[in-house]
Amino acid sequence: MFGLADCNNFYVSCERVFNPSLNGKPVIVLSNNDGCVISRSQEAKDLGISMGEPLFKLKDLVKRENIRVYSSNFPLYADMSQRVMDTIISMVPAAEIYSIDEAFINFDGIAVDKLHKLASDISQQVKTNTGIPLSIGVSKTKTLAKIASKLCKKYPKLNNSCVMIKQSNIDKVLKSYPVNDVWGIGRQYSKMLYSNNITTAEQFLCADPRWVRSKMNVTGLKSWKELKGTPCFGLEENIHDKQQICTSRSFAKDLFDHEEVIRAVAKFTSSSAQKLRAQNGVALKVMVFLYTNPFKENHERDYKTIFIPLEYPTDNTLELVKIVCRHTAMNLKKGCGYKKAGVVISSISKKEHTPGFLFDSGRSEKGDLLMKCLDDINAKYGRESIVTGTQGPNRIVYNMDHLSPKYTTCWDDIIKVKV
DNA sequence: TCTGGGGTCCTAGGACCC
DNA sequence: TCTGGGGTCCTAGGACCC
Repeated sequence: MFGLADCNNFYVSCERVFNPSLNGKPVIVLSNNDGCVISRSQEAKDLGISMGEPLFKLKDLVKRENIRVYSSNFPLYADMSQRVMDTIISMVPAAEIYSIDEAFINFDGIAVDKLHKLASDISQQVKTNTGIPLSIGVSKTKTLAKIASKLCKKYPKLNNSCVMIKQSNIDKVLKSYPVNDVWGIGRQYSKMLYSNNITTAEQFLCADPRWVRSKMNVTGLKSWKELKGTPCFGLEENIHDKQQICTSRSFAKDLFDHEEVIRAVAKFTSSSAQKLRAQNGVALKVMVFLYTNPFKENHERDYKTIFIPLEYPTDNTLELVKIVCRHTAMNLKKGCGYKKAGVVISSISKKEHTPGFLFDSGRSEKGDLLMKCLDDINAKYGRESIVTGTQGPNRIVYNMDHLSPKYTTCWDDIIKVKV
């Protein structure tokens, strides 16, 4: 038996924990640069605000309805997430942290008649410990558990927990459940299914599995089987290393000064390299992308991805920044104002499994010591206490006009709150 | 004026092996 | 005149997730 624990309107709920005056009011949290809506309170949803909507289109509505607007405060959300997960894990046989606000639960060994009580206890305990409202759905597969958890949000009388095990109940739910809301069925597949007159989960299940396989390959077939009640996805308890590490941002304005773009790319590279070292990895490939603003017409455009193979696997910030910035400089197009850039590190292997480089001559050993020093100093005195010369001392400016304090993680901010 | 960021899995097709 | 068969590995791109 699987459970899915899902925090309700997670980012908004985090803001509300530390600012109870937001309860009952429409609240939204924005993406980087205060661009799009990425979390909405129920009141905001009721006003018709959809996920991903850009803020500038909502300006009038925000004013008229007095919507509370927040920039995303990821240090706060990550810390609250940790607390929620700790509570869940302490109460169940096994759990898989699936995202910042979701965890799958393994309920093996728990009697069916006890499931409802346990699910409801978890939800209440998380609320008590953290202040975050949590929905829990329980069923025979991960896909069905997801559906059960969504029912909690639709029907408040379920009181945040929904056990969906009896086949007659499952059938009843799937009869009217929109196929596009099924986990694993996104926009493209929904479009395809709709054009074949399949709009509900029940109709999807009536389709021939061979047809599903041919149109949606094995992933689609797995969703089909999971809806039938056959588990295809198990619980993944072990957190494994990332296969690729990406750092990217949109800028507050279009950067025509290409020195600034290079500084940003240096920063993204450093940040990716630091994450790489944190998982004891080395990488053999780097990719950089540089985009001009796609929404601006009558402007010189550039939309470039640069693939950079490395000579040998490395985790060294200085080596990576050097080669990445050299390639970036060669590829920037004159007269273009860049709006977004990013760095993706891939072909990652474990450092201890990587053979030495023939022409090394002690270079990497010194480099390793230097990187350890860099990481230690930045851990002790704060991120970016030491940066590469290419990145430079000036911070890149982003729009963050509605940021709440880092209530749980940063002492400076806590002092500010007190003042 | 203003439009997010960070991941995973699967597949077809090309390069390569003996 | 006649030019194999059976594999693996890698990658880009497309789908999906939160």
